[in-house]
Amino acid sequence: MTTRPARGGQNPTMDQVAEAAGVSRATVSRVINGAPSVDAKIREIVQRAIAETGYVPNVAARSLVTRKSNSVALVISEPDRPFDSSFLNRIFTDPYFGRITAGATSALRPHDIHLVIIPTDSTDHHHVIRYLRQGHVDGVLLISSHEQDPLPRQVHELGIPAVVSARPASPLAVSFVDVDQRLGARLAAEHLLARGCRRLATISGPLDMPSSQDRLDGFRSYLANRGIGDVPAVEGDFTRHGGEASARRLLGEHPDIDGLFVASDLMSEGALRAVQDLGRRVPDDVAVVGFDDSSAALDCRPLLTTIRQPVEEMAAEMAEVLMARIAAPGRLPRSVTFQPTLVIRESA
Amino acid sequence: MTTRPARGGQNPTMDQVAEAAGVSRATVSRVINGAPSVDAKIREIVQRAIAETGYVPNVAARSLVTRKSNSVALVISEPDRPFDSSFLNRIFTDPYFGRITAGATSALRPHDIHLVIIPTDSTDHHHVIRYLRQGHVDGVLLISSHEQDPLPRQVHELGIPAVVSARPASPLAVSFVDVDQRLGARLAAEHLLARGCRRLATISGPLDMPSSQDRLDGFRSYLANRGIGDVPAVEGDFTRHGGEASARRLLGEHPDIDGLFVASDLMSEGALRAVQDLGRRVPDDVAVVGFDDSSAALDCRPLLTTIRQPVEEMAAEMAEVLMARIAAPGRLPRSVTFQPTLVIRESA
DNA sequence: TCGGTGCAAGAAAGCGCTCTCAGGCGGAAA
DNA sequence: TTTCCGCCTGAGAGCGCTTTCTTGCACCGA
Repeated sequence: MTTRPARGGQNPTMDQVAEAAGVSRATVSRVINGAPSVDAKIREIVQRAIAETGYVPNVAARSLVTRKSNSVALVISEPDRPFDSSFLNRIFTDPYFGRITAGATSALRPHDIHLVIIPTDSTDHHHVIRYLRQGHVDGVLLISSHEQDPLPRQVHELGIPAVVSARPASPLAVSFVDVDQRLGARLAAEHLLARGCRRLATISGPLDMPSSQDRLDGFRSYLANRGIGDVPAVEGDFTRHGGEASARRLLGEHPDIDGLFVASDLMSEGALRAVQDLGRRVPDDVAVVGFDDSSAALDCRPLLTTIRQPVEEMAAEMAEVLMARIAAPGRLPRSVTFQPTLVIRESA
Repeated sequence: MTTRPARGGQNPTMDQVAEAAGVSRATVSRVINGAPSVDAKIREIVQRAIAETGYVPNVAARSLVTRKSNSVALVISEPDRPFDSSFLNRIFTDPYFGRITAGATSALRPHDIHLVIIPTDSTDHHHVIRYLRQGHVDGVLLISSHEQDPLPRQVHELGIPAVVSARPASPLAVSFVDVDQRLGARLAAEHLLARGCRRLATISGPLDMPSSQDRLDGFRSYLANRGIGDVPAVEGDFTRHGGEASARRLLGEHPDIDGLFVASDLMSEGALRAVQDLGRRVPDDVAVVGFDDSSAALDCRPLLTTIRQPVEEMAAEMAEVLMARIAAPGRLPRSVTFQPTLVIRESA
């Protein structure tokens, strides 16, 4: 293929290709879109003409008639944050969102679909809604983890194909992908128990997230069934710094803790630091189990034992479900739940 | 404004608004685009009709005629990596790229322009070129740091507005934004010298990056002018793990090193770990200065003294320069160089 | 009163593409 | 040879919008 720079920024049109090939515009269109009913000889002539003119379809014209944009939005909704640069920084620096982006990008790539990443807070929803209604994208991957977030419902009412990253707090006929949070918490509890820990505690995620509630609840209720009640918990914020502060507080109030379940790896990194600063050895004095198995788990010392959730695969699955939904909008919503696994390293 | 869900996924068209308002389509268009020559009374009638019908312009139709898409691409070009999921993971998890994304997003937001993030390796350039030629975006922010990367030139030849993240290796009439790398290296050297360090060494970035060469060269030549020659250096890869390995190697070969300049914070984190594992105290036995001042600098223990490059501001500036270029394509290329600063914490 | 002027609104021509529909041509059957 | 059928190609409408050009109208000066 001869790649030739567009002259004057002006790409050739399909008409010019048609003329060069001595056929009609319709035939060129058929060749480009792979219609089977084109004579092989003509097809080749057209393809040569396309190569020679350096023709590239104009996507605006194409989507005007097909009503497809070949891109999807990845909307990251964090309702409570003010929309400032530190908010953006936290979003784009958080390994969790990074893994989601990576997973979605890689799944979308073979479909030749591009991702538009849209972070949003609650003051900003109307922008997002407008963006979606304008037809910029064919569908939405919606990362929304907070209970009160109205965005999933709003997007659903728009009628645009969407897949949400977690089971919606209130029932909604929408596709979602999630991990079995309670099972994850239970795996952590089992492992700590098996190590011989008896004075357990946990640092949860923000409690306005159903996932945080499920992890906390799953942890406590499993232990309760094993006769261990009154498990101390403090609410964290999914940051390193928050994890450090929470661990410090927990150990201050309950100095005899010997096992800690922390609801994210990032928080675990901070917690590990606090525990060791307080003179406890990990895992001998205090065993720590994280959650996520993100790259942060390998940045910890000792290396973090953690509950793996396959975030990339989950995001890829979201993308696939979305693709299916775009292809066949009539179909019933589909939800997929992934199983977490225990990854044993050094911290527990 | 009455926000009303599109019935059946079908948005109202401008014709319907025109009919509802009892005016022509042209007038509706003028109202929407803020043309001054519309009677105030009619303007209001039209606006009411827009609100009542829940009209939202169709972007495909609009860009077909305006030849604007209101989005720009952020192309992250890492030539040597195979395009697999671990590549994507590294890209989207690296705080450097995260900061760039955050900075660009925040600068573009007031312009109502959206970002399409496109990671690419060298096997993939034709995809990117095709994407750009199809008119998906109005311009490109190109993150390309490797000397041999042909993408900047290819994009430039496309004639599409573009801004590159670093001075191109070979002269190219293209706008770019960069930081004064040599000055950064010099600040690090000065600081280490001022602390009393005399046996200095450095972990550089990959040497096929002009920025890495500049940091290395700037470091060495400043020291040479101060009578310190033969400064050992090993080539790193901008990962934590690479930093750890490099530091280990460096201290193995030169056990008397008392000051270390590491070309990124991520590598510094690993280096700090290696240095301390080897039984040296930081900063007393070995002082360490990083580069970036990313969030990783605060994850280090001791907290990392580092050379700050204002990545978010640089990305924002790239976005602004690009906007200006899109608005006035004729203008001469513009390049902006930012000054790095020394941020003193605990490690040096 | 009449012609000229200026301004606001409408008519209509595309933007580049897809896709339906109709037409033409060749081959097979009679 | 004629008729019919089926397959391939071309003509043309139309996607929803912007924008130029034209028209209509009110107002002013002569």
